[in-house]
Amino acid sequence: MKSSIRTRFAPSPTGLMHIGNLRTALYAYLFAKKHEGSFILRIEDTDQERLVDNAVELIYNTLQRAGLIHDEGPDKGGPYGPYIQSERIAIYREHAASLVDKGHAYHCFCTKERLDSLVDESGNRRYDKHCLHLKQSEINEKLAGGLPYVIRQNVPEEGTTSFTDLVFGTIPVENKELQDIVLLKSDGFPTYNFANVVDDHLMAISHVFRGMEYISSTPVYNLLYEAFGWEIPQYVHLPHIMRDKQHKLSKRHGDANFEDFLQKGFLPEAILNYVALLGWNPKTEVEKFGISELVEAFDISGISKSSAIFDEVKLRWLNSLYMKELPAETFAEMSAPYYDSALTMPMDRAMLNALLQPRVAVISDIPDLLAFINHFEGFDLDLFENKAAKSTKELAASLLPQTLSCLKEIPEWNNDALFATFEKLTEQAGLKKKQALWIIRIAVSGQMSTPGGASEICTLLGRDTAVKRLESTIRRLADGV
RNA sequence: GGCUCAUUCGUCUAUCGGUUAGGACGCAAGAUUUUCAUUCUUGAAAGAGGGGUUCGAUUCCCCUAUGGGCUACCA
Repeated sequence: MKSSIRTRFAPSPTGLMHIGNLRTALYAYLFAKKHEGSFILRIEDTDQERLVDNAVELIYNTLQRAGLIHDEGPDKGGPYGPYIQSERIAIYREHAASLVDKGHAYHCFCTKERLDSLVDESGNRRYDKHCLHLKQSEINEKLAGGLPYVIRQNVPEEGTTSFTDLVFGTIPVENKELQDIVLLKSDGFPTYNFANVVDDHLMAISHVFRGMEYISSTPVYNLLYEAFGWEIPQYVHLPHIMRDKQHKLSKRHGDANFEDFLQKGFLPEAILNYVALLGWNPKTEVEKFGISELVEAFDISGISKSSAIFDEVKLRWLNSLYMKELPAETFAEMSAPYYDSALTMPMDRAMLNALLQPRVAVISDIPDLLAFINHFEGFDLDLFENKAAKSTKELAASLLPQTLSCLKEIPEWNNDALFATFEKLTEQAGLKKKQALWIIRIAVSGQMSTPGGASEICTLLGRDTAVKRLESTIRRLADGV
């Protein structure tokens, strides 16, 4: 049995899913599910100029990908449809008309020019209620003459309106700061504000989750609800997600959309998990939450009021946790395309997968981790100088020739055999394992850090390549270049 | 400019008047390890500034500063 808790995600179909919107949707979803309520998808396509092809399909796909499954929506139907605002135009008109009848709204015929003449010295424009004072006969005349008009809300000029938000508390606003906003545009479409109020009420939405950029328009919402005589829903305004202290995430930087991160190779579960924690704290020290655990843990009281900066480094860490848990087959499927383009020589992919899965934070790290395969010539010989491993170039110069002959003679080319050989070699040379293996690994990989130790790297490269690389390194060490 | 919201380590955050201001990511050092990595331990790192209120303020109030948002027939 569903509870009366109903939340909604109401995107306008203008493109990809912004991370901020994703989080808004997530919280709305979590809250609804936590209280056994319904999560509704409504498409807000009232701006005919900003429509983007396929954007609605994109929204379906993205929600699917994110695992935020809606209970009602354009594609699923439901008792409160239609769920696309452009199909509800008649409803908005009726409601606007009823507001006009009650004196809470009025026709406005002002031209853009007149409106522009209303700007004050600080660049602000405040409508002067000019058309509110039109006589009914004048209105009828203009209407009959086919003059374009909008319908404006008639907000009181005195007193204060306050609203209560579950995150920010109660905020009172002077009515004189408010304005007679447009409800119905001259193209007959409702404005966002109006359609929102009408739909949220008609769709029985109990909790309105939205970004805090709407906080300053909330008082007029309440005035609208009162004008209709409707019950005001609970508001949950969410702080913004920022790129840095003064900028929101933006499209220009390719860091704004959910899809951007999927493309970079992040797992949707990890993104959801990370985004949930940006601006909400679960009141435990746990940081890794699957979607059902989020539902369980979610509570509005944990939402913070200040904006949060998106930290991709921490996302990487969370992602690495999820990577490690992936079934081996899944990892193999994900890694295959990267191998196809990064591998220039045949290599044991099963071994690669075993080595890479625990070392990869994001699947797209693979090319970097495998860079030693393509880039070897001319690596920096100072890599042999390592304090922690206690290795030096001189040590390398003396150890590597012996290593080379061992590699040439080793009967079986596999990790165990190689490792045993290296151990023996280390002993004979009177070195520590760490010293010798550091040297050998650098000598064949030319890379400070590799996805495996000396024996694994040699195994992967194969005898021919390993021998060739060793010879080259020995030569360079002798020549000092 | 007006209105409005916010402000704890670099970042995400805990603290609901009394704490050595806690955790996580990242960073540094050390230890373990079949070599890289992992893991483990330790460390550096914070209450924007100024006034109040109070026996006592990061916590409550005011001012200032800084940052965000709104100020559209966009959402």
